[in-house]
Amino acid sequence: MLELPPAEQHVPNPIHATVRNRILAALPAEEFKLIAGKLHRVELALGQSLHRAGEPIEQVFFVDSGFISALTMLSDGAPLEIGLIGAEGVAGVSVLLGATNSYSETMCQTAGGAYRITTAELKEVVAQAPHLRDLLLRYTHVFHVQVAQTAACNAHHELGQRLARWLLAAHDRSGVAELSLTQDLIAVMLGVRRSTVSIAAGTLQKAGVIRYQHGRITILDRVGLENAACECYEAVASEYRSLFGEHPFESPSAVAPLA
Amino acid sequence: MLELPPAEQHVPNPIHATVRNRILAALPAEEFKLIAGKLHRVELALGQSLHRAGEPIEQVFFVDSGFISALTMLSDGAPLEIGLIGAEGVAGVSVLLGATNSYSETMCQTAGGAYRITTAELKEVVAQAPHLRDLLLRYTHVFHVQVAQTAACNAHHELGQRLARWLLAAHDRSGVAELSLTQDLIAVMLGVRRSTVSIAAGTLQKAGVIRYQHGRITILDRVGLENAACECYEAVASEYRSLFGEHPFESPSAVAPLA
DNA sequence: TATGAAGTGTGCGATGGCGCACACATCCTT
DNA sequence: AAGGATGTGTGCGCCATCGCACACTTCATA
Repeated sequence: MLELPPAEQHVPNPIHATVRNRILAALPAEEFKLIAGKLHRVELALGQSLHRAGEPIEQVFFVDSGFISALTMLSDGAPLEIGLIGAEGVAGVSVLLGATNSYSETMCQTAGGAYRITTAELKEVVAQAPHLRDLLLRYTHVFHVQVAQTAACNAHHELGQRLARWLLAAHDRSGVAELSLTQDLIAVMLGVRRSTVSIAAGTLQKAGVIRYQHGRITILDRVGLENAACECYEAVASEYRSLFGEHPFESPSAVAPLA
Repeated sequence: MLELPPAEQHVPNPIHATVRNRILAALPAEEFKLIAGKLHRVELALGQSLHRAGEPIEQVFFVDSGFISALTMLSDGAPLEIGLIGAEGVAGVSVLLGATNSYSETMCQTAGGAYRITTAELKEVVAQAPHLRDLLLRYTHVFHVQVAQTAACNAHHELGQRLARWLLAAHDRSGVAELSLTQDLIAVMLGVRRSTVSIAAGTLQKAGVIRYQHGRITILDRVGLENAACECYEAVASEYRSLFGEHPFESPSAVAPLA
């Protein structure tokens, strides 16, 4: 395992200091320099697709704000979310494992920004940047754990728990307590009917944990939400912590250096 | 992407010719030589655990015959299968992504054999063996796709389809039409009640697709089983083919060289 | 400030799978 | 050949979620 020095001690590049993506922020300055010129800032709008299922992965996205869903498209046309990607991660990393095409659809759930790099350029940089490579592979692993936990969760846990888990994950990744999310959208992500979400959300609302207002959902009681969620939230967060340090989703400046 | 020469043209090592594990078999002779001395043949008994959830991954297993389940352990004690590993793969590869502990339990479902190597030795070899590294990363990706598809499948597909899918996967990995599998065991894997499996299996049996005989299940009509299964089987198999060539589960000697 | 669009709450019959229980069949052992 | 252990089929009430439908509320905009 590589020992990464605290990123904060090596930031001559002014852009580096403003990057919120955890992986980029954690890079030592010399590696950031290698990649910085190849990154293009892009704004992500709600509903925008970054990768289409089955199509080549031409760009990789270091998410900086907002978050992205990875969705498996079933043949009956129903999409189903398998994982969330926020500023802690990257959409399209599977190119580093040798994939050329995307097995999932990645699309923006909450508008934000990202740094885009071409697949070819990323591979070039990675060949010269062992810290970056190590961070990306670790992220790949954590994402895999998230997906695996989702598989178990989908089979075993009731919607109320799954909804709470999903809201926690969304809250972590967006960083704000008020999210622009319709029940319709959440229903698609969780693969259930919208009216079923309505009932589950109503229960959380009556318990004073969240408030729903026409496309905006506000998290009132984070702890209450954690209690309402299944273990799956914590299982994934803890795997993240064990590979990336103690504060997976806080702003990079507040984060302990990676171990 | 590395261009791998056909393994068959480079087999001075007599052991190499007998290896059924697809990854080892696909290695060029010089790389096989690097790893061969560090591999220890082990027999795997039904129910044997290779890795415990949460515990360090000390050994990595190149499965040679039989197959392994990767299971997520939920806090209520219920295990749930997230993926199958046969001679096409390896149990414990996540060490190459930087994981130190196993997030899943891996255990033997059908007795067989494997080649074991310590994590430390594998990492050493991989540093000098680019083909091996490439193959292992590609396998990691394909396994990830399997898990992702399982997440969607668990949420959307009915047990009859899931059972058929699972039997196909087991059939592929074991290579034999008669499997020693109780309904009890399958029920645990799929996360449902045993009696629910009994009903679904009864339907397949009435359709003449399988036969059940006290812990032995015989696949009578492979095509019928494929028709009864959901798309998820084919989705995973096709991802495998796109990364490893046309014949994922046949014996290595019948397999086209990797592209 | 009226109107429509978007989003949310609710109702009702249907159904897949749960939880539990038990009978029956097959195999192994003695 | 008898008896126990293991494995399979079935029944019944229950519940979460489905599928569909509709009313109500909030917001944006003309």
